[in-house]
Amino acid sequence: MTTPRSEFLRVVQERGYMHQCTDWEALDKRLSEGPAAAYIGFDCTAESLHVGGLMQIMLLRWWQKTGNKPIVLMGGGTTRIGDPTGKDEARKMLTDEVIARNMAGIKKVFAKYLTFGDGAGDALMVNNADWLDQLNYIAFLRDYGKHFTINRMLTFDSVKLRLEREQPLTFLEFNYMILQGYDFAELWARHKCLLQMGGSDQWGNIVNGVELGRRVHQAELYGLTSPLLTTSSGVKMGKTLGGAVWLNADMLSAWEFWQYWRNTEDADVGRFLKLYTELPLDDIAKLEALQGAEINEAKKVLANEVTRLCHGEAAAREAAETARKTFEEGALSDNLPTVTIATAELAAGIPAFALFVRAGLVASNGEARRLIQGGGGKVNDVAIKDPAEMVGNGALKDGVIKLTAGKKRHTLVKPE
RNA sequence: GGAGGGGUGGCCGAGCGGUCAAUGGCAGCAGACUGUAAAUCUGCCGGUGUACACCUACGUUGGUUCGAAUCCAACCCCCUCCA
Repeated sequence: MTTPRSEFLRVVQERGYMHQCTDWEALDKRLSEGPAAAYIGFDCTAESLHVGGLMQIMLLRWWQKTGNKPIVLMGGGTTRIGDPTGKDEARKMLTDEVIARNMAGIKKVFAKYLTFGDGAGDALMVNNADWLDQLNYIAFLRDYGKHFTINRMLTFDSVKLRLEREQPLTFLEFNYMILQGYDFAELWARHKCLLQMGGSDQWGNIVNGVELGRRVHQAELYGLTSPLLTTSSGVKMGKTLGGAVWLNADMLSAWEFWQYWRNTEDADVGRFLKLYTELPLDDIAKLEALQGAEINEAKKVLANEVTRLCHGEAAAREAAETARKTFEEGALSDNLPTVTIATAELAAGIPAFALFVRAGLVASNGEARRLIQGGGGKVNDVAIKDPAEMVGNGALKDGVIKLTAGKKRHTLVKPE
């Protein structure tokens, strides 16, 4: 792989976004000749995307930054089918209402990363339900179905895996890749979109689209996939204490989001800086080279930058400041997650374990008891011994009670 | 359609009449050590009440039994071989 001439592919190569490409040389040649349109599809399976999809968003952002037109494809139609890729069994069918709600949630995040509009380089958002929902079955089979051989479809990993494991693959799911291929061809026809990007698991689906475009429209289309990201410990990215690391603020606060990145393993810092921030590579190299505890500075930069992109400058600064106060000064910060308790109730006193449950730091009374008995529960930074210890107004300091579970999870309790 | 094997806690995977809330591993949580890292060591790891208890749980529904994840029957689903 030689150094690309096009700016976009240079970024892709240098920053580690590249896993596979259908024709790297040809794509480079094409991109160096002028702007183009590319798309990435997002199925509407949850109310928000999580960090697993962040790399794709960054790809679109770079694509736009390097002078090209990004297209965000919402899978309003394909979500009704369900992508069988990488799954052992069919996913539950989502109702149209759920899909619509999910789409509304997912849409929000893109405005933060892309500039939408009607201009040449402006991002465009489309929904494949617009063309999939009214497909005529017979006409579709005749026009497009004839280009897919079962023989070939059986060779794709997503299908092969199911067959080898002898897990059922329904005809419904089997059609997913055809429809995704059709999406690509359709986006070429509508918007001269010549590149589809996606995670490495999408390779088969993407290749289908490339071939379909060539057969139906004699178009030269390209596919490019990004690596599946795991942490250095081999864990798939995107899990945090509470669950997935969502991108939408109403599902995961900016503070928790910032914390997620701040807690990156040493070995991942450089890689993540390249993938999830836009810092110049020279700067990243310097940060990456920090040794020992120094590398914490790099983690802060990482958390600041990623949070700034996703939640905005103010939220990032606030999270950083909250962290500084909380962890470096050991002081109280107003911006920690907060729950309120009725004044009268607090005055009467609440058992410590119950308070931890109320604060959302643990899921059950039993868990709270175990946490406290294990020495992991603190009230105002002092470990408590007895789960049943009453906490009341006497614990108020500056009008709040600070609860801590373990070393990193803090919540403030305020009377109201 | 016939013969056989199997469905166990988030996952993998033991258990095959009581001592089973169910061995073990992974994941997770906490403590120690640190740097809000990794590795390591230790504890915890269904719920409610914190002894004892009770509830919920081993595909579903019934049955046998003082007592079942364990035995029986029917049903559902998966797998293997034969047709």
